[in-house]
Amino acid sequence: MVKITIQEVAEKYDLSKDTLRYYEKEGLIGPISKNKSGIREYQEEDLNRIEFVKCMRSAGLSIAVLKEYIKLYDEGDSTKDARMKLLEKERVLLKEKIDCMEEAYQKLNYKIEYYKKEK
Amino acid sequence: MVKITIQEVAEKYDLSKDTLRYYEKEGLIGPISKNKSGIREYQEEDLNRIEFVKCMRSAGLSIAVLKEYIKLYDEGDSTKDARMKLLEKERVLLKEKIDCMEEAYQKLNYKIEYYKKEK
DNA sequence: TCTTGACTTGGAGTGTACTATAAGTAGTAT
DNA sequence: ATACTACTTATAGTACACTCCAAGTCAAGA
Repeated sequence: MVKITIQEVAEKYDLSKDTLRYYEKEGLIGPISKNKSGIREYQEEDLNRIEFVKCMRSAGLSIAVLKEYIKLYDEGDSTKDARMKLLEKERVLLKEKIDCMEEAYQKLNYKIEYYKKEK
Repeated sequence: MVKITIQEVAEKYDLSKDTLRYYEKEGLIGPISKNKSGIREYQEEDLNRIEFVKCMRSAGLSIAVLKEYIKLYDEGDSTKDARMKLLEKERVLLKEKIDCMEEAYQKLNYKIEYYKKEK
């Protein structure tokens, strides 16, 4: 069983140690097991969760939503339907955001092209 | 020359009146002309700017960046190159964000499909 | 043994972007 | 004239997501 320090996790996922502790406090990850000195030892399964949270956070899903999802997850199989509904809702929001950003991207392209042609 | 009230602009672009005044104070739009009672009268050209700002803001460009762009714009033709460079930089950042969100979108899709199949 | 460095906690502080409040004015309806 | 509504300003407050700080612990190396 591989154990990884907070430092290593922070480097691996480009998150600060403070952020990792913050996510844990908020219940987005963990609870992470600790050694006899009280130092965190991240396990393989923790890393999957961290990767998921990081990906969703950088896509703009809020801490609150992720917290809710993980709460449901920890409550067991009976919440599968609620979890799916939550994800579907977030998917719609995410799609809207992506569309909005694509639109801005096209506008930026257009403006940049205009500047280039003018030269 | 058409004149539009802040109320109408707010409704048209789904921005609060406070936000419109805030953007103006920050120099992202305007300065908006006022009637003898001191009330804002938005003109056609103001609306184009508002639409641009709204689009870029909802795509995640910061107030600071937009402020800088508009400052350069107001300084005249000599800043065209700087403006283009600024937009190109933001375009790269925006592309990265879109890619990141697409990735999250795929992950969400995958998870949702998993829940659906399980049923 | 002493120092160094990385860790721990709880709580305070920060940046960004609004958003709300208070106090006042101006124009319209009764 | 009075009430109502929408506007104005300046400034304070809020939400979110970190980010930093102080004070202390622990293990390893000189």
